[in-house]
Amino acid sequence: MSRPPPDPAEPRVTLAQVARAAGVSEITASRALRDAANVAPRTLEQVRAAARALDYVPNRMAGALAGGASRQVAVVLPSLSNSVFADVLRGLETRLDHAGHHPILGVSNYDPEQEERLIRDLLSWRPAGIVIAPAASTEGTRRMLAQSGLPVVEIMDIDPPPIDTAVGLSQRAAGRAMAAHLTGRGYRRFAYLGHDIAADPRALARLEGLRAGLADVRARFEEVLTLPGPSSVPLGREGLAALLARRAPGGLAVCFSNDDMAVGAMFHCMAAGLAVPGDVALAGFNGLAIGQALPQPLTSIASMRDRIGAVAADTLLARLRGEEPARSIDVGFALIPGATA
Amino acid sequence: MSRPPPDPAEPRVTLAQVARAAGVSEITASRALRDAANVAPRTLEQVRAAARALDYVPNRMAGALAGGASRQVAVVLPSLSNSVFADVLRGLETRLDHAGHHPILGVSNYDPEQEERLIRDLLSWRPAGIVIAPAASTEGTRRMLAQSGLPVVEIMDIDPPPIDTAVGLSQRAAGRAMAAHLTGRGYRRFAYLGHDIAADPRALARLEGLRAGLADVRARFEEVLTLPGPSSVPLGREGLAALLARRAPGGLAVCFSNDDMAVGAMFHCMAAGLAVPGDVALAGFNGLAIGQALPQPLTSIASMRDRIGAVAADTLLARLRGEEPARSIDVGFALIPGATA
DNA sequence: ATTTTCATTGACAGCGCTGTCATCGCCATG
DNA sequence: CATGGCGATGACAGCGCTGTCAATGAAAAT
Repeated sequence: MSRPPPDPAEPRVTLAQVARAAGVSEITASRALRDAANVAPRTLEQVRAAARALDYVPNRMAGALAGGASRQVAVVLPSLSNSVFADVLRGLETRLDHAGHHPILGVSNYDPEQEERLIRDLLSWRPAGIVIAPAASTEGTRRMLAQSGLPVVEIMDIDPPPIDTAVGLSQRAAGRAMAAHLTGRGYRRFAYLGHDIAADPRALARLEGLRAGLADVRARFEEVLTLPGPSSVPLGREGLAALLARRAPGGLAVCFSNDDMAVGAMFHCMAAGLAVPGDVALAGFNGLAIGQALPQPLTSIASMRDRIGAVAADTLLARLRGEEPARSIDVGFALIPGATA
Repeated sequence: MSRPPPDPAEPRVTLAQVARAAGVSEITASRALRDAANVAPRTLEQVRAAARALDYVPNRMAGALAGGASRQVAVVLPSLSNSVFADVLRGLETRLDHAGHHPILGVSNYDPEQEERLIRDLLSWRPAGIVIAPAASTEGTRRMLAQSGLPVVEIMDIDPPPIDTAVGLSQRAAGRAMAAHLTGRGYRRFAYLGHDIAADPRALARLEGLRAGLADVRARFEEVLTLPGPSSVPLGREGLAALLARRAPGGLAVCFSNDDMAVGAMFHCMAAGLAVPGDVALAGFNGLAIGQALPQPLTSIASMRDRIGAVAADTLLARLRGEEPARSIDVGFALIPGATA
C-alpha cells in the first residue's frame, strides 16, 4: 500500500508539446482547442487527437494571464449554517458551471472585517466577477468592489442602493407583507424572535418591514428578542421557551427571523402542549421545506433562494458578455399562509 | 443613477508600479510583500507604503504561474441539497481560509460523468490539491486524480481504498452500529427508507452495514424502499406514509438514509396519530440539529461533518507542507440513542 | 493571365510575477 | 590593512498561454 509517488519533477504536458505532436505551431494548437474557428478541419482533428493522446490539461491560469478572461467568479456568503445560502450557492454553481465558470468561495461569518479581507484575497485571483451576499459591509469593502472594475452582483436584498447590480427581493416589503397577513387575520399581540440581528442586515430589514406593517394598524411588538448565534432549530426552541416564561401565550403571534427558528418554536409548543395557532401563532421566513413538511405547514414567506442564485449567475454572465441587464432584479417572494398563524 | 464606468481600459496596478513608487526593483518589492525576510526594514516599510498608497492588489495567477504553488483547492461535492455537505464545506472553507487558501467549488449532483468533467475543469486551474466526496466515480476519474500528482483527499467514507488519502468514518460500521442498537432494544421487524441509493455510495454502504448487523441476529428488512430524488423532509414524510399503507406499524423499526427523511417521517406520525416509538420506531443518520430539536430527539448517528471538513483541510495542508499524514483518518461517529427508537 | 480575396498558419511579444544567480557594500576577523 | 562572510539588492529568464499582425498559398474575380 504505497502512496502514489508525489511526482516531484511532475512534468506536466504543455500546449507546446501538443503542438509538436500534432505538427503545428503553438498558436494553431491553441486555436484548435478553443475556437475551432479559422482552423482547417484536418488540423483540428490532429490537434485534438494529440491532446487526447497526451492527456493534455490546459493551464487556465496561464490562459487568463495571457489575455482571456478568468472564468472564475468570486462568491462571498455570510454563512453556510442553515440551508438558505446553501440553496443560493447551489443555484449559482449550477448556472456558472453550465457556462464553464467556477465559483471561488469565501464565507464571511457576518463579520465585516473578515468580509473585507476575504474580498481582497479573492480579488487577487482576478476573477471575472463577484457575487456577494453582503454582511454589514465596510466602506472599504464598497470602495474596493466599486473600483475593481468587475461586475458585482449583490444578492438577497434589492432595497439598498447597489454598487453595481442587485438580485433578490425586498426584505422590507416581505416584512410588511407578513405583518399585513397577521394583522389581517386578527392578531393584535406580537413578539419577534430572531438570531443576532446586528450582523444580519437583511433580517434587520425584515424586522423593520414588520414594524412598519404593524404600525399601519397601530400595533407594535410587545417584545423583540434576539439571541446570540446563527439561526437554528434549537435556538428557536429555546427562544420561545424563554419568551413564554415572561409572556402569556393567549393570542400572541410570534414572528421569527427564519423558518428554522420557527420550526424549533413549533417543537417547543408540541412538547409543551400549546395549541398552534390557538395559544401561540408562529410565522417564519424563507419557506424552507422543513417548515412546509411539519404536521401543520408553517406560515412563512417563500424566498426562492435557488432562483436568486441562478438569476445572479445569469446576470453576471450577461454582463461578461457585454450586455447591460437591469441594475436591480426583483425575483419576488410569496406569502405562504400555512396553518400556524 | 449611472452604473460605474465599466473601466474599459482598466489599468490595474502592477508590482512594477509599486516597485517604481518605492524606488526599488520589482523583485525586492515582491520579496517585501511576501517573505519580508532578507529585506531591510526601511525598504520593507517603503514598499508597503507604496502598495498601500496605490491600492495594490497582487495578481496571484501570475504568481502561481511564475513559480509558487496555487493556493486554490478544488472541492467537489455531490450535492448541496441538505445540510450535510454544507456543513462539510463550512469546515473546509474555515480551515483553508485560515491558511490563505480558497476553495474552487464543483457540485456533481451524484453524476459520475459530471463529476469527471468537473474534475477535469477544476484541474485546469492548477489547484494545489483536491478534496472530493466522490459520487460513484468512473475509472477515468480515479486515473485522472491519481495522475494529477496533487494531494487528493477523499472525504466521508474511509472504507474504500483511497487514491491518496481518506478522511471520514466507516459508513459500513455506522450502519452496523445502528443495527446493533435496534436489535439490542428488542426490535425484530425492520424496514429501510432511503433516497435514490444507486447514486450515493455512502448511503449504500450504510445500508449494507445495517443488513450485516441485522443478519447477526438473523433478522432482515421486510422492505427496502428507495425513492427518487435527493433526501429531504417531505420525501421522508411521503415515504413513510406510502410504506405504512402496505405494512402494519406494530413494532416496526424504520431506518432512514438521512435524518431529514426521518424527521419527515416523524411529522407523518404526528399527523397520523401514530405513537413513536410505540407504533413505529424511527432511526435516522447524521445527527442533524433538526432531529435533536424534535419534541422527542431522534435516534441517529452523529457524523461530525464540520470536523470532517476541517480535518480534510488540515490533512491537505499538511501534505502541501511536505508532511506525510496517515493515508486514512477516521474521525469516528457516535450513536445518539434519542427517543424515537 | 493577373489581381484580389480569403482561409489558414505562424512569429513575436508580453501578461505579472518569482526562482536563480550575480553583485555590491559593509562589517567582523586575523 | 587585507580577507572572507553575509545581508541586501537587482538582472535575467521564463512560467504557459493568447492577442496582434504578418505571411502564405489557393481560390475567386477581372
